Amino acid sequence: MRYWLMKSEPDEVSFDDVLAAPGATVAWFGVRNYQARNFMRDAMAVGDGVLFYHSGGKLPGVAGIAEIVSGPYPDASQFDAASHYHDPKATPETPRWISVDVKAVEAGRFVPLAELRTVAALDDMVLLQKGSRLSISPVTKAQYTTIVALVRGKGA
DNA sequence: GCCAACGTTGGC
DNA sequence: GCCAACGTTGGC
Repeated sequence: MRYWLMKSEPDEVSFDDVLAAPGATVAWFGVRNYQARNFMRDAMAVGDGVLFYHSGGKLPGVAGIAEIVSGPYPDASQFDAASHYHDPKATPETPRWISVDVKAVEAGRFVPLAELRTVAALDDMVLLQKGSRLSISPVTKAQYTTIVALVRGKGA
C-alpha cells in the first residue's frame, strides 16, 4: 500500500464535490503530465491512501482524506474535442492519458500549505520542495500519518 | 498580477 | 540530440 498527494483546483473538483458525488467517488481526469500519469499507471493500486489537495485558490492545502478505488483506464476527456483537456494526438486505439477513480473517505480540518511548511517531519515531502509542481506526488507512510493527524484536528 | 520553475515543442 | 522559445503551474 502506497500513499499519494493529488492536487485539484477546487473550482474544478473540490473535496466537497467528491463527498457529494454518488458513492463519494469521482474519476480523476485531466492529468496531462507524463510523470504524474506514470504514477497512476504504474505505481498506484486500489486501496492506496490519498491526501486530497486544493491548489490554485486563495488558500492552498490538504482538504481531506481519500483513497484509490480503481485501476487505471483511459481518460475520456482526451477524446472530447470540446474539452479543455482534449488531446488531438490521442485516439481510443492509442490513448495517451489515464484516469483512476478516487473516493472521499474522511473530511476534517483544512490544513493549509503554510502550516505544512512549519512541520519539520514534512521537510522532505515532494510537495514542499522548491519548484515542485507535480499534480500527483508520492508521500511516505510517515508523512501521510502526520498529515492525517493534522486533518483530524490535532495541533501542529 | 508577478514571477520562478518546470515541461514541451520544434528548428537545426 | 541539443537547446531556445514558449506555455503552464501555482504560490505569493
